[in-house]
Amino acid sequence: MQAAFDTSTDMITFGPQLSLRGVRMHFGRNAEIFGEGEDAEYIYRVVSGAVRTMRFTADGRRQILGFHLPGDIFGLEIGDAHTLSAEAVANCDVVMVRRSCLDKAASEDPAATRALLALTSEQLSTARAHALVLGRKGAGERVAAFLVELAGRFVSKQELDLPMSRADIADYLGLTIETVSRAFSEFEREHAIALPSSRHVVMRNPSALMHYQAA
Amino acid sequence: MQAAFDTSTDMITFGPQLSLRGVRMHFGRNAEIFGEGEDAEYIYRVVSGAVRTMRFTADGRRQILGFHLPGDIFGLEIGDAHTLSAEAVANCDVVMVRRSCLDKAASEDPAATRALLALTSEQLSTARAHALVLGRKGAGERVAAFLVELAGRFVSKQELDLPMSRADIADYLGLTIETVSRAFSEFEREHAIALPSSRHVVMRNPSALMHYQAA
DNA sequence: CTACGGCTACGTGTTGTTCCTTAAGCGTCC
DNA sequence: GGACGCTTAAGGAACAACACGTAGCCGTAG
Repeated sequence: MQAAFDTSTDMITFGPQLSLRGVRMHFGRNAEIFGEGEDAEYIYRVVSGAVRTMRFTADGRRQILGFHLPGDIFGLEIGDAHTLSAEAVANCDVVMVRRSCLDKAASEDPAATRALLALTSEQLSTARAHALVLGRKGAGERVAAFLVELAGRFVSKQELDLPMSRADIADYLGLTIETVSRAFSEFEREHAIALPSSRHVVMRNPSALMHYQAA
Repeated sequence: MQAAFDTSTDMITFGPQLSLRGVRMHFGRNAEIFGEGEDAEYIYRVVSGAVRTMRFTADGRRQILGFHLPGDIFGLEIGDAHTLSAEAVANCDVVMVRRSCLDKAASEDPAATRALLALTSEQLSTARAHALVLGRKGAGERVAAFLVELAGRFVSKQELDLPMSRADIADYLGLTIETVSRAFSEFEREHAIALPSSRHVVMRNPSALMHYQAA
């Protein structure tokens, strides 16, 4: 989902034919950007930092549905209300464009609607891949899949600076912090990765990770 | 996703403004309708019976992503290739419409593209709800959620005739057949459901199930 | 500036529970 | 009358829960 955007302009580019100017805003670590059920007044693009989108069970358990890195669009809804919540994982800058703006553009330009369709379709494919991980993979495989996926989205695919905590990773993968931590330790023991610090991952043997994830 | 279609005509209705005539076809139990990676030449609507869509891990583990009942549309892709596989759960009739037909209609009528967007968006929401179940719910909660979900899609919400096997349910919920079977037995013991036969479920105490699923 | 306490995040050992594995038996439908 | 689908039971493995120790980060006090 990351793309070759010029992150210095306050625009959201939906496709080759549609760019809309928005407002830039800053959110501090763990700040709520929008909540499930709220009016979906804006759509968002990450400029810097990282964002998590999530849903909750009635008794408060959290499932993180995705992490959004610079260039990624999130908060796109077709209905009136947000169907999930979004928070800043780390301090981040975000561009916001009014839904009314986007709806207007889409009603005037069929290509714009097609771009939205492509975007939604891509998110659907991502969600389905995630379901396979959650439903049919063991703990180690999930963490390996997470690292491989994230490495593919970062600029440098050799070293990752994780913006999110172990708790975030656990809630993304349907595990506990302890299990995630143990998986990291085991990958380090087997020289698949190095961990100079807990948030800094060096991909030492990516093919071993690829093999471990058993996709 | 089930709707008030007239299932006697060989049409797929995408929205208030778009209906396309297709070809009706029959698939026997467990027959493949399309496979992941194949050319997405058609889109499909269930007329009778039931269909499962799924993905596989490299070593053959299966994750069922959704069950499709009469009226439901499946196999809709934006790219060229199918990103998942589809099989008949039971003997079923399906209407197939050529992608080229749909693409032509969508390029002529912006409302058609909007209908496709709404459809894709709804599937995305369903997939995300499923991720919450897979990531953050225990075995009993998953089975309860499955029954509640399915009951909401059937015509009669009091009695369900399950078209799918315990193995299908297990692969949908990320469990084993034995665990699914035990959950059914426990719900019966607690008088939440009755099981006159293994595929016939009578909702005896729906609110108990609703409570058990802890959504 | 250093020292100290409080806070948060992370790692790891131990125990506990859930669910999977394996196996057997039973009913039902081709 | 097999083959298949479903249920049940016993044992084991994987992961969660709990507990504790440590490191880094702040603000404040000495």
